[in-house]
Amino acid sequence: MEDMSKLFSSYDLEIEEKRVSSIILEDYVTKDHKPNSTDAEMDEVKEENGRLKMMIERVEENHHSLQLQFFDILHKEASKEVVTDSATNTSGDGTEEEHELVSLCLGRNPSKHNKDAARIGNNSNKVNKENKELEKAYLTLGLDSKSVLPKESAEATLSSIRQKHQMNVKNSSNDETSDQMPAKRARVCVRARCDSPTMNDGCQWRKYGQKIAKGNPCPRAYYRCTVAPACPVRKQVQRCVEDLSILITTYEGTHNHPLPFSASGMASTTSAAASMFISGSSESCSSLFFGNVPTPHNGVCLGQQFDQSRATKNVLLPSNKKTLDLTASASNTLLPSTMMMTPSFWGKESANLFSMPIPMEEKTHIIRPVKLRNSSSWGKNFYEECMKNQTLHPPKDSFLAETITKAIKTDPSLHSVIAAAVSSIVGQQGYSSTSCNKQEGTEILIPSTQ
DNA sequence: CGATTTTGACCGGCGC
DNA sequence: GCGCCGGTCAAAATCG
Repeated sequence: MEDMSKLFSSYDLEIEEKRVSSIILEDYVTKDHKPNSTDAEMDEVKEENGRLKMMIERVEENHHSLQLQFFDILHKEASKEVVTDSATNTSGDGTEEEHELVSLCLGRNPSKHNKDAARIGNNSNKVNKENKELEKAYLTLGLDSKSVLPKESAEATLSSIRQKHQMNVKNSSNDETSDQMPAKRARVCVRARCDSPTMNDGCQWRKYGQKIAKGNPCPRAYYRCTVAPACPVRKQVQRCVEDLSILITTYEGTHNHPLPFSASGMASTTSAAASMFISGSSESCSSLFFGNVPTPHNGVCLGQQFDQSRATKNVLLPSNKKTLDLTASASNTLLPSTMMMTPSFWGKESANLFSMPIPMEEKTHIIRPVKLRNSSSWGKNFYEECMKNQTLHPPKDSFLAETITKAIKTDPSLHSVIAAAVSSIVGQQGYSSTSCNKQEGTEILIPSTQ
């Protein structure tokens, strides 16, 4: 964890250095420092500037990816503690937990193999250890991380673990074919208000069928991912019968290729949401909701209205299908879902900020940002509300709060992550809305380092 | 002309 | 076994 923090810090520095040199170059070119000699020199400088910009973009992408993974690790560690706690509390009856072990990875190389292997070799410590190794490696190298971590050693480790794991899986009776059974494949359902026929999630899709399903006059469209020729990921798109402005998109399967940057955020969010649904027990389930907050669950609400019946309905689904509800009230929501449809939104750290489980009591506390037109206040109030909620309502599972707070306190680089996350929402570039103005320099209060 | 969409046919799972 | 239903296939149509 400390290594990750150092890595973040170094990336921060790297980004800042590159940004500064780019700005200097830009300044040099655009202002009165025009070279006296030839236009060729000018072109050269411009070219160099372009290269630097690309480099910055790449580094920022890498940084973003690392942050995603860092939060993922944070969450996984927290989840592990939940499992341990419940295991000790329920005298080791792990049947329910096992039932919840559904791979819902979307957009990352999944840990589905190790989850399945965990079932197969439930009693084998060796297999479990390897699964953990594999999971760790996936976390390290997931998403677009091929470009993220140019660490040959990590890749070598990953490939060796994969080889070991594949041997184990081959030797077991449940081989990969069982993974691909459509009935067992995990699904993530995303509800969002959207005018267009399909949600722009950053991926490339090809329609291969359309059906009118029973109970809904709106046709259901079937798409498959065409980013890679053999990508198994499919999605179904259907309008909600109750509200035709709501688009229900169901994702199924795991991409077998690196995702475009614009798609990784969405994929990561659905994945994070899914894993949160999985990790939460029936009493306490951390949820990710943009608009509707289910009462019996913990969650962060960024919208203003709460349709309990629908929200509850969405959450209490069979374990292999999880719903992420992005439908906020259209009139006075902070984050119009049209904004969420933009790849740039999903590409930001916001997804992970809000997928961080906020520990709370039985009741869900709706963290409602105030002074929407003032992003500074928004950021401040958002954090203050978080802290106030924790103070007023001491969380049962305070380990999550502790984990997150500790991480924030001990790792200054996380400050910029959170700042970026909030500013990505409040000060979204190119985002035009009546309720949100583009702002620069969002202010967030972060606990001072010890 | 290649890529994508449309649409009817087909297939397999599931309940009766 | 039969029928229903969801999901997929593939040929034809359409689009850029």
